[in-house]
Amino acid sequence: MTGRIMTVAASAVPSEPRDPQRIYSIAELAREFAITARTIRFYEDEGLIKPKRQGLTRLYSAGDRTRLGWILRGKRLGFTLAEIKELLDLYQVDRTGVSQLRELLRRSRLHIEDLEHKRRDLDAHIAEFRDVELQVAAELAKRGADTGHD
Amino acid sequence: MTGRIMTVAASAVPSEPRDPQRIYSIAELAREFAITARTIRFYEDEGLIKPKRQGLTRLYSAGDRTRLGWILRGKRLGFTLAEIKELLDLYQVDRTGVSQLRELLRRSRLHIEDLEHKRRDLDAHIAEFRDVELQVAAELAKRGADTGHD
DNA sequence: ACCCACATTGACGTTAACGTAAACGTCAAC
DNA sequence: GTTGACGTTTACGTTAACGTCAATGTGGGT
Repeated sequence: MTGRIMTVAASAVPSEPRDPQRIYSIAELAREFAITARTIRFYEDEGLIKPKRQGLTRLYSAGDRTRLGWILRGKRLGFTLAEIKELLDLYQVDRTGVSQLRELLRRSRLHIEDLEHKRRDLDAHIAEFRDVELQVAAELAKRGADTGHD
Repeated sequence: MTGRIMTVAASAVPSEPRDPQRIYSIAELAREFAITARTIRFYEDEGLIKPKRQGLTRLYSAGDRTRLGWILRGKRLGFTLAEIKELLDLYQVDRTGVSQLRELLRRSRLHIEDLEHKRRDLDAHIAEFRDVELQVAAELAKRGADTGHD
């Protein structure tokens, strides 16, 4: 077999129960990630997750849960669901051919560039607000008021 | 007068002409930032920018241009226009009272926390994709194909 | 047997962030 | 004097990402 390359997977916000066998109900995941069941079903309609079914009821695996966390992280970073789907799909396609690997590499690099642009934006934003914080704190100190820090 | 605290201002993407006296037409700014005039007018309707007028025609100052760049950067980071407006307004309110300064400080800190959360998300995202890039590049190299780098 | 919490599938409603088209004014160029 | 590039307002259309019912099923207590 050709060496498996890995699948995109990382830590979501709530990642305590490291049991890969566990299954989750939709309400459970909704609570955990502070979203509604409607949202989760919507993501499924959009093809972002495909839980198993027992009859009609959806059963979510640990992998599904991880995927969901990944999706939400993408959202926090300002990506649309369509973009997130593209990225998720990207790593599920056929990796056997060299041309496909090349394409995957190309798109990864493009995406990394995008992410690094975002990071520059973010760093600039943070720097500005840190500056504001300093100035305001200094002004408050000068006026003899305390700044909320000890 | 009470020491001016500064106003939020930073570099947008296109920031070559450092002439603070220049004025810009709406089409000019639209081209420069790669958005439509409709978008700029929409931002005005939403109270995000308030250009001067000569009759009906809008005239944008260097400050307006900077503001616009700031708005777009906020958008790239995934903030809604409502959030961006809040942040912009934040720095235009009355800074004379101690209680207002305290409030400003509090909200700055909250926002910084949010931004730092975003940064952690972003770093995790970047790390993952870098990892993917490495793996795929390695696999390609193993197969004797070149990776697009020299 | 009945209730309740949880699940399901439609289907229509809503909000944000613009797009798009209509109808019009203005000024310089040909 | 009309064409064309720019500007304007008003207003309806659109897409994404869900919210909010309604109608129904299902398994577990009491």
